[in-house]
This record gives sequence, C-alpha cells and structure tokens, in this order.
Amino acid sequence: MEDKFQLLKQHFEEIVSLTDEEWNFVQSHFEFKSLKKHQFLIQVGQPVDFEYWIIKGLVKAYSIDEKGKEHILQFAMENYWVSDHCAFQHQEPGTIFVDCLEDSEFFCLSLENREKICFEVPAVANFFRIKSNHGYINLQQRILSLLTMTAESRYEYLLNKLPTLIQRVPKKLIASYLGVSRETLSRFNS
Amino acid sequence: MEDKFQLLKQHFEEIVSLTDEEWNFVQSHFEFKSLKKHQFLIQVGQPVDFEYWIIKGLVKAYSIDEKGKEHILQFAMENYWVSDHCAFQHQEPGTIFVDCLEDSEFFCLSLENREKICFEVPAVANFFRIKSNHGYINLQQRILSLLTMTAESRYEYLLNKLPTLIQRVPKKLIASYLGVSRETLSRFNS
DNA sequence: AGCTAAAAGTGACCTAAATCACTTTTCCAT
DNA sequence: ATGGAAAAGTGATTTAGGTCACTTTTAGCT
Repeated sequence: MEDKFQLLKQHFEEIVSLTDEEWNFVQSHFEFKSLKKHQFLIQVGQPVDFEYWIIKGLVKAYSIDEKGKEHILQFAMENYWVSDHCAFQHQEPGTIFVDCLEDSEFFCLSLENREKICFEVPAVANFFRIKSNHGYINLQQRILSLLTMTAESRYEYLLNKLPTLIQRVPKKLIASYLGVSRETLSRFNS
Repeated sequence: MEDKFQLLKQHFEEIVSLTDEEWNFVQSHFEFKSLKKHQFLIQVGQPVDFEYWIIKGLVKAYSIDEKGKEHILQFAMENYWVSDHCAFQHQEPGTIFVDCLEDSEFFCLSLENREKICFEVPAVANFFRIKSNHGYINLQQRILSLLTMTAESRYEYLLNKLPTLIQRVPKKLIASYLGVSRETLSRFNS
C-alpha cells in the first residue's frame, strides 16, 4: 500500500510541493478501493460519495439515453481522476454510470475530506485548482472538436492523442466516445 | 471604479471569505479595461496576457475553421470569466478569437498575478479551484448534450437554461454555439 | 423618417452519417 | 482445443441536418 500512496504523492508533486507532515495529513484522507472488470464505481440514482484517483486500471464514464444507447463522457486510466463530478459536488444521486473496463484500483476522496485538505493545506487547493483548470482546457478542446471536425478527423485526432487507449478499448466504445456509430467508425481507416 | 471592484469582491465572496487586507491585496492585481462592440479582446496568433472577468457587457469566444465558418465555444457576460485558457495557461499565441457583442468592461488578471494571489492568499486558490470545478461540470454537460441530444432539443435546452442570452444574441450565433446551421435552427420553434 | 445592412425565414436539393440486417473475426472460458 | 459470445466488418436504405439561392424582416445610422 505504501508504494501506491507513493504514486499518489508523485502525482501531487508534479504540480505542487508538500512537506512530509502535509503529505501524511493529506494521505490519511484517502481510502483504498479495488474493483474487478465490469464492476460499477458509480451508478445512476446511487449516492456519489467520492472522487476517485486511479492507481491502476481503466474505467468508462457514460450515460444511457432513452433508446438505451450508451454515450461515453470520459475514459479514465492510471493517474486520472474520475467521478460524477456534478452529482458529487452537489451531493446528489448519480446521473451517470462509471464501470471498470479492466480490474482497477482507486484512492477515494470524499467531498468533506477534499474540502478539509484544501482548506488546511493551501498547496492542495492549488493542486486541485491547477488540475481542474487543465481538465477545463481539455473539455474545451473536445467541444471544439465536436463542433468543427468531422467524425473521421476526430478519430484520427484521438488515435494520435491517445494511441495506447485504442489498444485497451473496443472500437465500439471509441465510437461512442466520438459520437459516431460503430458501423461508421468501422468504415473509416487508416 | 470603487463600485466596480465592489462587484468583483462580491463575486469572490459568494464562494470564499476574505479579510479587508486580503481583498486589498487581491484587488491591486487586477487591471481595468473597456471595449466597444466589435472590438477584440483576444485574437488568434496574438499574445494572451490576461484572463478577464466581465464587469458588464457580452462577448463571444470562437474559432474559425478552414472554410471560414465560425464555431462558438462560449458566450460570456456579467460575472463570467473568459480567456483563451489554453493559450493563457501555456503563455502561447492565441488559438481563438474573443470579441465584444456589446460595449463591455473587464477586470484583467495576468498569469503571474493569478499565481501570486493564489499562493499568497489560500482563499483565492480555493475560489479559483471551486470556480474551475463548476466550469468543468458545465462543459461536461455541454459535451453530453452534443453527444446525446438532437439539435432541436439542444436549442430548447438552451432556451430554458439561458433565456436572457437569446434576447441579447442573434440567432445565427446561437446556431453556431449549438453546432447547427442558421437555416436549420430557423426551422425549429417554439 | 428613411436607407442600408445584418438577421431571419423558406424552398429545393444534397450528403454525411445513422440504422438495419447480416456475415466474419476475435476473444475468452471451460 | 473448442464452442459461444462479443466485437468488427459490410451492404442497402433512411434521415437529420447541411448547403445554396432567394425573399422578408428587423435593427442601426445619419
């Protein structure tokens, strides 16, 4: 477990510096969780008690429309944060599903604990501020890509940006992430 | 000017508390700027020296594709923050345009000053952390709407969410924000 | 008030991508 | 190794929305 916390510490220290004392305080506010492939981290209608940092593994965050079609909001793997941020922030029932595409391990942070470490340790507030800012920038990029690019060039762009992801995820899920049908994606290529 | 700073202070205090001393320090790191309708706040290829908080007015942030078509990333009005966050964060030349749809006034915050006030005043770091998180959640919503909804229901959804915006903005820009052609939007209705 | 330009509406036609139906391939679990 | 299920590929058809061309309406200016 110590080595896993070490990974998390490195993740923080890529952005901010923490004293040993601060780190011990921060670390004590995380819980460990482990799930097998196909198990759910978050479900629609269920409480969303945590934000999750992924130690290892791969998950998908998605919503299901009236017709039962799955739309993927995010893939998240090692070093990524994932949650139903909206439900988590407002402490409301989940609005999306998050489940494991591989056996996965997480560090879990409750809202109360997050606010506690942010207000106790300013560097942590800055860490999450900067992380959140990066996330915002990424989502803006994705929105622009949805507005300006054809399905095919979004695919090429993704192949280029996250080549490893394609290896780990069935193409039909990539299609759902890009907002294209499985059949159409299969007709592209490359 | 004092009354304008008062508005900004209220904006901060909706999220965090600041002592008078802290506020004076924070305030001193903003510059004032005023622009007329049609003037540019940010242009592609130009340095992006600031993040802007809108005191009054309305702007659009957009990119232009190879065919000369405009794609609106964001509308921003009173109390909103706007910038080319990506270029600003990395101190690179602008990748989008931001211009005024109405005469507008701004408080401008440089990257250096932002980091300074965030590391000097923890409450400010928390303010931006929480703001950024809200922004992230909004963008996730928008992505989901682009993935799951038809153009028409995205329009209805926007009418519902920002009824005031529709009054202030020509429909062709709303179309561009929703990722629909002007003609198609005109055929909806409502 | 009157003139111009931008915005909005509308019809005809076109196209990218969705959907449906089916086949082939790949991946696991026993 | 092998049988079954999930994934991927492919052809035929449909459709939402784009594009083009033109008209009508609205909003700013002087």
